[in-house]
Amino acid sequence: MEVTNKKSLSEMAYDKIKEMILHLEIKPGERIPEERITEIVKCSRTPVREALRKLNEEGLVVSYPGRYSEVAKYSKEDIKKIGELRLAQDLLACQLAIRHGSNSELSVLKKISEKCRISAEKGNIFERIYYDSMFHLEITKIGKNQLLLENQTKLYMRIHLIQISKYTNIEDSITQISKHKDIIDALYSRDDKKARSLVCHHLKDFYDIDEEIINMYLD
Amino acid sequence: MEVTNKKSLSEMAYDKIKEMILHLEIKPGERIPEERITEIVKCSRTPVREALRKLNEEGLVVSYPGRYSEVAKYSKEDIKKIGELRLAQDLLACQLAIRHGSNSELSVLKKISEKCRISAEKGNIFERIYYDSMFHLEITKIGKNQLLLENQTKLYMRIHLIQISKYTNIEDSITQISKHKDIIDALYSRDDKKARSLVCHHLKDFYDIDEEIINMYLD
DNA sequence: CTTGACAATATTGTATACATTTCTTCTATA
DNA sequence: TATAGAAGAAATGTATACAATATTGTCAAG
Repeated sequence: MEVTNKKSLSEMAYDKIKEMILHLEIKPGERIPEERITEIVKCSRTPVREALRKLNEEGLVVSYPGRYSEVAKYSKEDIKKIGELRLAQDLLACQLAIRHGSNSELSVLKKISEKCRISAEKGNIFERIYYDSMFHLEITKIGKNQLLLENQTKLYMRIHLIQISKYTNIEDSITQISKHKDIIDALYSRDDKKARSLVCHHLKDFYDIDEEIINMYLD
Repeated sequence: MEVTNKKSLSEMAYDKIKEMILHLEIKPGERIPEERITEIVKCSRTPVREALRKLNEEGLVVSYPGRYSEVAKYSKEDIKKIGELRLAQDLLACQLAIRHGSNSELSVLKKISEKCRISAEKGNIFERIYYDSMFHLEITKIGKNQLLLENQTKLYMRIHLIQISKYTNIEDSITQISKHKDIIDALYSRDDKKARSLVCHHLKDFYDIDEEIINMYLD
């Protein structure tokens, strides 16, 4: 089977808007008139509309039908709820990776984690967030549940937006990333309880997840 | 704030296609040419395309860009993976409902469960599946995590399609539904371990979920 | 200074036309 | 009979026009 590289204008518009949002070139709360994108991508409104609808489904854009679309802006409450979902999905991903992942598949995680660390040290915040998402999504990929991967991909788009909107200093970044290594070790040794515990504590504080929710996965 | 009832043609096309799929008027694997829907909804292709893209995002339709769209058709493997995700999300939903739901909110579950039972006894399979989804989605609603509710709503669209595609006899239906009552009791008594155990066993067989995944939530 | 009404402007929703690509059918050839 | 290829039909991707709706700006009245 051949894979065609040719992208439709819809896809190009989608990629461009997504990139602009994730690089804060359009800020949360800012409106996105269709016309504005047609000027950038140099296409008509039809593909732009399609792209905006997709980004709306994925949660990066909020559309008010017949009125306007704007970049999503998450409240503290929203972030907590995203965290609850992320925790549930990340834990399932770990369990599946332990069950279905070979050591050679797991070894990819080391490389991604290393890239993440280097980006953090360089102070490149966008790159660091990008590789951090990639790290977690790779775990999901190894678990081989395509639907979970799709959900995680969408969820991590929101997480990306949250992370670039929050100020994070380099020390915190590096502390966080150092935990990646522990997770990798737990996966290699197929220690699911350890992996779960690590993931729970990795997320608990950032998302302010309730103790009771955490306990649900640890008892 | 006023709520406008006026639906756009896109929404009407979306509703119609969704209804047709969930009532097996278009069968899994069957192609959906845009033209066909324009004749039914009596609108141009523009709103129909929008509706199809949305259904594609939600998993009821599979689109091959530049080629065609068809009704999704799930393999045994797909169903297992849907089950894994459903379990994770249903369990989170229960935990949140226990934590954030009042008794009066929980009482709604009884009414829905009763409607579900009546539909099953009448032998109305579409109605039974509809109320069964509604029952589980109501638990999520009570948990008050809007993002989880959106994800669950989409997931239950797939589940609806799976359930109507599988033959289910009335006895099995009624046995399944009788378990709703136990779940309601566990939620009322705020017994999260009990609720989790019930949900796990409610889903395990239907989706053929691995023992290890189940144990992850029960230990 | 604030408020409300109205005009002007901007933006979205939808229909339609057409180019491009894919799918189907039919025929010529081996 | 099987197969490759071409012609025709069908379906999608995109641009554009216009109607309907929402937003913004202006100005007079309180």
